[in-house]
Amino acid sequence: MVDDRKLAVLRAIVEDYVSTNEPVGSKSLAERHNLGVSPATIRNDMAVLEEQGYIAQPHTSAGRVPTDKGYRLFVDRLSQVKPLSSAEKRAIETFLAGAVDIDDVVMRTVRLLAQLTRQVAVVQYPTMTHSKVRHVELVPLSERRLMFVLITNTGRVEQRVVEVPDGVDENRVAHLRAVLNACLDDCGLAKVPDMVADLPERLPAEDRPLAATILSVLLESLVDRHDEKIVFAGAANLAGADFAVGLRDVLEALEEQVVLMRLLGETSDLSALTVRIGSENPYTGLQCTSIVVAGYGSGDKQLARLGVLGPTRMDYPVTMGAVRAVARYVSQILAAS
Amino acid sequence: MVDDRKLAVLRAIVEDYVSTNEPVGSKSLAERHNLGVSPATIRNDMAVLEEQGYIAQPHTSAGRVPTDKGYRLFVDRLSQVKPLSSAEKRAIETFLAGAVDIDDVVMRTVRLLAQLTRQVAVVQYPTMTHSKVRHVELVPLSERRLMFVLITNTGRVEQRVVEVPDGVDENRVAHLRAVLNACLDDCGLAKVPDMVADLPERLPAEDRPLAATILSVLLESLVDRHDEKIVFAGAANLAGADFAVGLRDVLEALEEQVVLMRLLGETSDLSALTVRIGSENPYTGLQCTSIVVAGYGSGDKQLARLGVLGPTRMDYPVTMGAVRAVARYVSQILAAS
DNA sequence: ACTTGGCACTCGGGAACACAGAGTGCCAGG
DNA sequence: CCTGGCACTCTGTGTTCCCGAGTGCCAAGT
Repeated sequence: MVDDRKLAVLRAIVEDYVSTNEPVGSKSLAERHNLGVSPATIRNDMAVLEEQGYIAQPHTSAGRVPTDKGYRLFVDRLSQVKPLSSAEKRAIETFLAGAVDIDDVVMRTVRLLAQLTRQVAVVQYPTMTHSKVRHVELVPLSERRLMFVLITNTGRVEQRVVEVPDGVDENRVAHLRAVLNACLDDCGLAKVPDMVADLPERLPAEDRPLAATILSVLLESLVDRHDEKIVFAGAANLAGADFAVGLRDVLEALEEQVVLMRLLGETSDLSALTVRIGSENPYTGLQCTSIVVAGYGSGDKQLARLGVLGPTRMDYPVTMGAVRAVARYVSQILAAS
Repeated sequence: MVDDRKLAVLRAIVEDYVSTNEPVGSKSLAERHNLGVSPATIRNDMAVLEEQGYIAQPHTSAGRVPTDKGYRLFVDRLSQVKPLSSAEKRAIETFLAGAVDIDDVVMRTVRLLAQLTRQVAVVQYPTMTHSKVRHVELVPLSERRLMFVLITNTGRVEQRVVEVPDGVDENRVAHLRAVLNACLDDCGLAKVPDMVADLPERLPAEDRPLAATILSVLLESLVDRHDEKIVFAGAANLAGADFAVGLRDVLEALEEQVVLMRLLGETSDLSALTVRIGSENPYTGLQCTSIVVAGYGSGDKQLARLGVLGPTRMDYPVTMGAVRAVARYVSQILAAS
């Protein structure tokens, strides 16, 4: 059914279409790639490929265009990830090395990826689920407020202002701080709820209201946003591609954290590259886009995901190469800190 | 030269053009607004207005369109800021009230403003220049690293990882933390450099290298980004407006922090609304956009700016009303924390 | 002096039309 | 199973034409 030559034809169609953005016909195919056969033969193959659903023609007597299914086959079997040039690698390295904190790492990564691929880059903040508590700090702000700061070993800092009903007593705060740190130091975030469950009971009665208030904020901050934050960059690159319809939808999707979460989240294998093409996409507004996702993180533990979103008609080998490379370098940077 | 009726005509042109997005002719003007004169008279007035440069016609024998100068006159003398409905006010209040920290305030503000105006909202992080140090924390991360955290009274948190050459000694760190806090507590950020200038000299010799390292990071973090951060939201709203040319430019400008800084920054009077229209704009790519900016901040001190960017053809009274209202509510929220 | 109705003029945008070119499907021959 | 040839079918483009909205100007009216 799909012998080698037909696959070669499909590959040629994808490559030509990606680079020219015009439906590709049998004749130009025969010219530009030396497939060793005549246009007529290619036409026959194309008829078969179309029957199988790998390509389609926008209208009768126009060239062929790959379908989502065609791209899928291309990505799965016909292309190999293109490694970056060493110049690009150096650029990545130096650019990421200058980061001063976790925010900066994420910011630099997303910009780098957008610039590298000339598409929209999406980066998820490292999840805190696997992190451990490094330090808890309580800072009095005023009589009735104090700031609660949680620092993790991944360099992430969560802060919250806490309203304290009964006024802040320095000594109690200091004591509670010590207790909290003793209790939580080096404790995995997932275990924090268990660890603090009976904490109020172990305190003198007069400290309990304060402790309860702070703990509720602590717990809330853990569930609230442990890995919800996602940033993107490179929206300008969408304007270049001719998204006749749907550019608005795409931009809306990008600003919707929930959609982005699902987009990055629904990938099974974190260690490999995941590609979701066009209609494979869960979200309606993004059916004319593809997304390439990779997990990143220090060592074996994957912390989060990053990826690139672009038109279905994208250069998959190059994009995949860039995403994979950036994911590796970010992992490296994070492992070092 | 520009008597009352001509101004009325200009106002009518602006209003009609904003709502219909089509060049407006003398006849439809006479119909839709009861100016009490005939189309012919309006034509004469329009000829004068065109001569003065307030309006222009895209081509001969088309209706008139306001020029930047025309919008300017409209904004300065013909329009009054339209207050929000009480429903909208309530919505703002409840939406902003839920913010948990400064990041959240900024995030909510920018989204709110984008949704309210259906345009691109831009919010600058509160500047730290007028803030005071609330607390300095040093947290050992590993043998050779520690995290330096600076908390200000405006609720902002700066964090940095510091590489320590000689290894971290708990006692020294604790001592230095105490010294730093004693020295800097409630100290305006602007004065921090002075305050710490002779600090190493006042320490025992063996503490000096550590102190020097930390101080250099501290100072660097102050100059680096004290009010550089700007976020935006609502890019999708640009897609609706027909930016035939330049949408890419606009998106690029929005992702360029420097451009945004200049855009928000070059306003003299912080207490009032600033409107910059089309070509009054400093940046080339934004010459077909207008921006409405307001300062915000607690009390008399303006902390930073926020605004809305949209096509020159925008509903200025409504937009200005929204920006002013949001600026006030944000100021209120920040003053309360 | 200003306003008004009338009138000729201008141009942009849409409809109708023809045409070239690219691409296809199919068929018969190698 | 490949190939060259051939008739057919489209889309996109360029041309022409015409309608209508809108203008500018002028002469008459208040």
